[in-house]
Amino acid sequence: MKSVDTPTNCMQCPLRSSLFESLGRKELSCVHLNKREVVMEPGEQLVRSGDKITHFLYLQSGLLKLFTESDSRREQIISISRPRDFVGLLNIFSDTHHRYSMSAITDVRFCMIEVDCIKQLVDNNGFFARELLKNMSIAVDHILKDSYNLRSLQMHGRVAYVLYELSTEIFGSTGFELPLSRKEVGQMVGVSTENVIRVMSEFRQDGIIRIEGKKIYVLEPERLRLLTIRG
Amino acid sequence: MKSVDTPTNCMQCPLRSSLFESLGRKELSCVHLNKREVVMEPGEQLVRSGDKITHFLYLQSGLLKLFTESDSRREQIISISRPRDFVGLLNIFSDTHHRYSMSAITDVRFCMIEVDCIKQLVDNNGFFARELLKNMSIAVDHILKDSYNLRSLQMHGRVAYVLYELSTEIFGSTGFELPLSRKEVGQMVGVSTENVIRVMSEFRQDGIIRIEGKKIYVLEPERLRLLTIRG
DNA sequence: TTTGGAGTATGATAAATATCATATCGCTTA
DNA sequence: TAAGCGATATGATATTTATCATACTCCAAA
Repeated sequence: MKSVDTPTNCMQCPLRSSLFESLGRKELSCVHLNKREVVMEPGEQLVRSGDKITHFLYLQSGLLKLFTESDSRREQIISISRPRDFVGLLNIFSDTHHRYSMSAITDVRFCMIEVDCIKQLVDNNGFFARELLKNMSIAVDHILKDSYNLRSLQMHGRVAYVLYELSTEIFGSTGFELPLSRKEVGQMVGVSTENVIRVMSEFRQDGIIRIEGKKIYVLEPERLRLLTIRG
Repeated sequence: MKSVDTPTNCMQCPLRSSLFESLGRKELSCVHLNKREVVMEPGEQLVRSGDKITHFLYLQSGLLKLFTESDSRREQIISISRPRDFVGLLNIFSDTHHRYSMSAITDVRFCMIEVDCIKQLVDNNGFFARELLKNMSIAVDHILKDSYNLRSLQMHGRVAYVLYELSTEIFGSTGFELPLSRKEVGQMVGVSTENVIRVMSEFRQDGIIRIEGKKIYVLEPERLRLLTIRG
């Protein structure tokens, strides 16, 4: 983890979340003064479950994974955070310590705002609070939707689900560099590494995707989509 | 659904949530004037997914289930709401329509407070907003914890998990009346009805539980607990 | 009282998936 | 350059679980 030399001015941050629209000049400058801006490399871990929650994280660029690590064999990935997400927002108001671990999947850049600063904003600015509730609500919806969609699918559908979401929601393109290993895909959807590999090979043989090293090209998005709903 | 004849006065409600501690006399009386108090019988459905969200629900007594009903064969139970829970809190700030359906499992009694009233409280009272965030956070934690614990277990562990949670968290007793059918237990944890029955029979044969009609007695809580962590 | 249906129960079988074994590829490090 | 390691790949086998079939029980409606 490395602090950025020339941090962005929050007042004119191009990535500024709608969350901060409700803040006045004074409040925003408080955020600006209480934040750090940081970059990390792929694989670096920024939070270990059990760590004290000190900062509120706003992801500017790159991808992070939230995961459990009770047992390395059974590591499970809870969700992937994307640019403009508030990472780990879910439990900063109910816990003092992080419940999940976080690692950088790609190069990432994010802001760290002190939790107390955020809590003060909530207390003093109802509109901000409501935006935060909304934001949290959306994050939860997303995790629950994935969780319950996946539960009704078997392995082909599950692997298809990951590939389809990466293509449509994360990268917005039929061709992209797979940021996850086969093992990590398996940890996201509850399928063994070998079977993730097998299923991806089948998709390749069936002409649904093309695999070139780390690059994935979705050749038949519609077939992939159908797999995510019918299994 | 039947309105209660003599609704409780919010100002002296014995079940009043900590959420409302931060409200002044005036705000609380606003809640009181904008609420209905309602009872329902087991099996009655109070929300169908897709319905407009009009009220904020506070469960006074009984149990409710939140579930998806895309396909009756694949109905999944998301969570069980308990007394003092804010039911369906998760998406009232991000959606205009309910995402999940809700039914009464037992006889239930709850308050319905207009959503606009709650939103106003959030806007005007930062402490209330923060309590709400905390409440929501806890609800989410619970759902996620269950979801990810269950995923690492296979069927014996999953069934044990439900029985153990009912015993320790919902009823706080080793003997209780099972409020769910075997089918519903299966829909909670992703196991077929037949296998739920089979596993419960095995637990009975192994002396872990005793089954007397709808009554379940947990004879060996520790063995049940071990099953929920080691599978 | 009978009857039908849903819930519970148990065995047999089929399907899905994990696990084990082995091989290859690409990359880093000695 | 070689050695070693982790990721990918594929086949064979074992395990887990769903599904199908068949009873039995209990309760509510005819």
